[in-house]
Amino acid sequence: MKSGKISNNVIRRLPRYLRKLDELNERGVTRISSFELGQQLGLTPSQIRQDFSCFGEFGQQGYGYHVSTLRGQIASILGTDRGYRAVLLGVGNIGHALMDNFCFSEWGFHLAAAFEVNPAIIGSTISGVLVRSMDELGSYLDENHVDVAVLAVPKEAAIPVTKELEAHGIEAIWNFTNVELTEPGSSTLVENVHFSDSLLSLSYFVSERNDERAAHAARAARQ
Amino acid sequence: MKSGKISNNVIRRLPRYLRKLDELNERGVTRISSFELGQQLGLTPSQIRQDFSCFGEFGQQGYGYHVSTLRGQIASILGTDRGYRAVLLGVGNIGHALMDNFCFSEWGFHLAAAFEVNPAIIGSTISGVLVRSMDELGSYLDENHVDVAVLAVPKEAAIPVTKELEAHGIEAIWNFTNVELTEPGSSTLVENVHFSDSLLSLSYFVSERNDERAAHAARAARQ
DNA sequence: TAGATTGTTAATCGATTAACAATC
DNA sequence: TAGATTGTTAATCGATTAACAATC
Repeated sequence: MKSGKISNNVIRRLPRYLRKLDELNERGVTRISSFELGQQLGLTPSQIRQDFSCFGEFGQQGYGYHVSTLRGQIASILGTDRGYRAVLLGVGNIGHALMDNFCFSEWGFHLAAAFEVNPAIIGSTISGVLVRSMDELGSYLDENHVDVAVLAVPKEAAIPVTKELEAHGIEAIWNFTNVELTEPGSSTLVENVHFSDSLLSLSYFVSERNDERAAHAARAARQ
Repeated sequence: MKSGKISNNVIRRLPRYLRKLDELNERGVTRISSFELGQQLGLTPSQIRQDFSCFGEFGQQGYGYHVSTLRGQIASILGTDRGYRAVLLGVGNIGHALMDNFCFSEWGFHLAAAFEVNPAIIGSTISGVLVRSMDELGSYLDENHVDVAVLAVPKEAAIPVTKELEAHGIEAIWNFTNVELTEPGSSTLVENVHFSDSLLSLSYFVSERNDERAAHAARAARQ
């Protein structure tokens, strides 16, 4: 295993590997080569072997990789066996949807509490998680260890809530607001889920394809 | 302007530029240099100028870039002025949250219809959009031009619904299911919003930081 | 005009791909 | 054993950064 800084590109591919390996496991596939895995993921076998070799030697010459073993190793690299504790801020539509649908425990996370300002929701339990008043946030964080804050509050509240979180020692934020939280000075880890960025990328690719077709049609018409 | 294929990295940065320019506009900033923009986005001025130069000459020597003009140009490159039409599949938690909260029109999209299997929801109107029966999907697509399908159905339905969409001419899918839709053969454009990939990346960075701290503490204790 | 900042060409850096000896 | 496939080193390719002439 080469140690040293792992590149961002490699890290971003790890969850995809994990997903694919889960799928292979479900399909009852026990063994896979970098060649076959590459085929299924649209990557070169070289890249896959390079990626894995950043973390250790998980394969076996002449055989390939044992699916469930490799699955476990990648899951462990990603930290899914560390029992991280999360809290959710803002039980609006998206927050509620996450509580109902997103299986935190599947990825090794424990969602310990949610916080809301709306009194109609405070005190209720959603998917087994108690919704507390946002006023309790500070004292809760002082009394309980929390690794990650899931930020799903309205745009306007994003910055003040982030400040509150940081003031009480939160160092990682999973950000669902469309607000850029990362300040040059801050050491807080922020992972953004910007829906609009994603849709706009797709919009670009659709436009590119449309333009190519229009250009092609124009060429054809000219002849 | 250099024409030719634009790299993926550049395309993924465009929505971030757009977001930042919107923010600058709101703050009343009318002019910005690549240096200042780089500071605010954590990019080098060189990279910003290189990125823009893929599409044209948007700045002015000695002055920089006019914020709202540049904003408009990037928005146009991304296709937000093309009036793309979208339909949403699956009005569960996430689908509902998108309809309620995600402002399609802000990004130039028109959400024309939604489709559901649950009879309790069919026929209702959410944020001005009629929820139709999934049975009508095929005929709707045959009769109406749709550019993008927003896939928010349960895991099990992802593949069959995708097949139905493709059979009726849909060529772009904004995918909120955690299912890998992209088949090697297919020419359908798929943009994935994999929540778990995002959380797992964050989980990795948190773990990396924890490990570094533990190593540091161990070194300190030894001395 | 002088200063500032662009657009672009050249240099550097890093990531991907290819090749191959090691070995199961 | 022979064939297959790994882990890793070397070669290639592409993306980022630096430099600078052009010019507002």
